[in-house]
Amino acid sequence: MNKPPTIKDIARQLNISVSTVSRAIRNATDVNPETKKAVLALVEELNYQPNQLALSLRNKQTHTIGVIVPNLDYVLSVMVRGIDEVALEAGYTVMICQSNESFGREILNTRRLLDSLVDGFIISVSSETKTFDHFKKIQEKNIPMVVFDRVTPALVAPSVRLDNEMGGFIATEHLLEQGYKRIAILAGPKNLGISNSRMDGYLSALKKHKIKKDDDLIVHCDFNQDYAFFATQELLAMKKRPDAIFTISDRMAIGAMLAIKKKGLRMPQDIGLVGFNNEPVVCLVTPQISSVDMSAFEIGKAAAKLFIETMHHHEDMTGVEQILKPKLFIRESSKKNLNK
Amino acid sequence: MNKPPTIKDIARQLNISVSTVSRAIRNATDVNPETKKAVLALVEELNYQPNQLALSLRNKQTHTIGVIVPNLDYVLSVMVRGIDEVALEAGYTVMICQSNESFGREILNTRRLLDSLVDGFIISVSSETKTFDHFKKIQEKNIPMVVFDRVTPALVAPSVRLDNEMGGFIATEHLLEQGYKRIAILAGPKNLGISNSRMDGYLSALKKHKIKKDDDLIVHCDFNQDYAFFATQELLAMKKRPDAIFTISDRMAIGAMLAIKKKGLRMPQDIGLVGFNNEPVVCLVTPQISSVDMSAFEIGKAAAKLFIETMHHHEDMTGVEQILKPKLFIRESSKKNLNK
DNA sequence: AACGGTACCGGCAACGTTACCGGTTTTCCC
DNA sequence: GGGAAAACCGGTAACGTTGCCGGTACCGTT
Repeated sequence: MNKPPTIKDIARQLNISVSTVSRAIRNATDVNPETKKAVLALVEELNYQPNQLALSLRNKQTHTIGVIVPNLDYVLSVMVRGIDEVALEAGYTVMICQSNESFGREILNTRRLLDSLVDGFIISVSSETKTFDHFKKIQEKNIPMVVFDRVTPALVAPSVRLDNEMGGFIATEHLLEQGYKRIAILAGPKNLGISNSRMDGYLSALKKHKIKKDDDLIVHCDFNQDYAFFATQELLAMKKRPDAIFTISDRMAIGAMLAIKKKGLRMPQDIGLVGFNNEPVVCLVTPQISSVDMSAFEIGKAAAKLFIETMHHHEDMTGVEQILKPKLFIRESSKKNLNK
Repeated sequence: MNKPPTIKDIARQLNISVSTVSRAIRNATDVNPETKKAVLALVEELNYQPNQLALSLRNKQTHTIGVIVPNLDYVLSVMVRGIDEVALEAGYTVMICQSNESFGREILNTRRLLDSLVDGFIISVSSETKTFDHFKKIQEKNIPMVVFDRVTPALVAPSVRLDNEMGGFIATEHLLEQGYKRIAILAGPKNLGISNSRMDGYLSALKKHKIKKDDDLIVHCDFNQDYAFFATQELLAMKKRPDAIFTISDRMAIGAMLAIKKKGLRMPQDIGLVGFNNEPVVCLVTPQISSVDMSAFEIGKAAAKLFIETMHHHEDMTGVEQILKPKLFIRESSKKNLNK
């Protein structure tokens, strides 16, 4: 019930002015060492904590970063931990909001965080999002903003992401090198940038190896296990079924794996499978699934670092984009020649 | 660069006082309908947004809840989504901080959130935490606080949690009913409340079925897969090895499963296995692992609801504790008699 | 004509903090 | 010993908002 002490209280008790107290606590210049000692002693005694709200109001910064993510699945939660790590270090507190892949929710979150007067945003956009006015509003107000992971050309901002195209490329090329000929891809929603990039990588690997693209082997489905399961069933029911599948997420790879197993096909002999993200779960299933690894933690850290730079150097960082390289982890689901 | 508009700007443009503008925007009483219309029109035009910082400073509330969790693994991230859901609905924004199971980090997070002047806390304590002064400080300041999931008697506060004892009990009793005789338990760190409760359940199930507790079958190990793997290896190397294992988390169950498989034992024939949390991954491994389900989403929602109640009714809610009931999902790893 | 009531509005203070300016005292130097 | 600089301190305004109080103008009633 007793209110927290303010510099006013300290000033009153010491019979000095609030200005002096303020200086004593902060600056050290223009204040008698004696006085300063007395103030600090009282600060200790009363357990005085500066009121951040008042400070924020005055200084117009809250030392808070708004983070908006579509969800908190494995990859994103690791990224968020990376962000957290760096932000905490730099003296920022992080407000994490989940949009639940919902456009409306994303707008609401943005508004709320804007209301809370965060110093800036670190954003990964929802898969449902097709227009970006709510984010552009942030930029119009000259509030720093960094996007990560789910990056889109439609939203011009400093960004950190994986080289998704390369990810798609190395996964596909690996399958080709293993001797697979008809490689299908399970992609995500059509407007999802990471999905399209990974598919571009897939396509250019095919091209490099002079394989004609077959539209029947390109399947778009929702970013989850069940849809991937059904989509795979359809793929396997084709007259000329694919002999390998590349999925743009591990969750989808799991779905595909289940469908493949249900059909009685063996991996890697009858069909090859490569996922994306390298989540721990891919090592737990049978067969273990090859997967493209993005170092999620590093991406998160890089995003936060880039954000902090953007805050400090006030120049325009709009064009900056950091692109991290993926790495393929080859496992049972696609390693045909064990002696290779 | 252009600063956001304030009521002062509106007042100036309309040649009225800020008080009137304030009233026009808010209260509607004591203000000419004409004036009000003009004000609201200008509000629209300038896209005026009240400065929450100033409001918070005045009203001494921020409409922000600080959430501290030890990590963002599957279960907790689902709980957090539950909290988020309810909080958003009620007009609160959530600040999520991860302690990373670190005591020091937890203290730092608490201080940061306290500095940010959150309206209250929803907390799940870190496994490393043995003293609770940092949380008691919150209570001393009369700031509402609800604990969830990782609850401890050492910290008296309104709480929401699973009936962990019942969870341990039903898991163990199930194994007994399947005919297993020597049931080991892989528990977590000794100071972790949820671990101890689940173990209590385990013990009372043994007792009910008149089975002597065997200290060799009670293993404490760190809350993760690798430790569980090694601990299980040791268990299996015993002269009289257990014929079933109950682990207090699925992550540990996975570790145990790997050790069991490596040893060449079959589940459920040679050895039974039951985990806890019912994470999706238990259905993906072979064999599928039986697990005790807590409805994590519901726990999160309940925690947020309880928090909001605590905020509103200012009476003392210290004693309140909500306990949700677990449910066992029986799968291949422990279902000996398939026809049962 | 005097009074009371209502509708409407503006000024002041306050929330907790700091930047800035101006003032007084002390110290130092030639 | 006179002047200047340094050391120290307090007052004021401001950040954006609202609660409270007081004031004016107008209306209707007796």
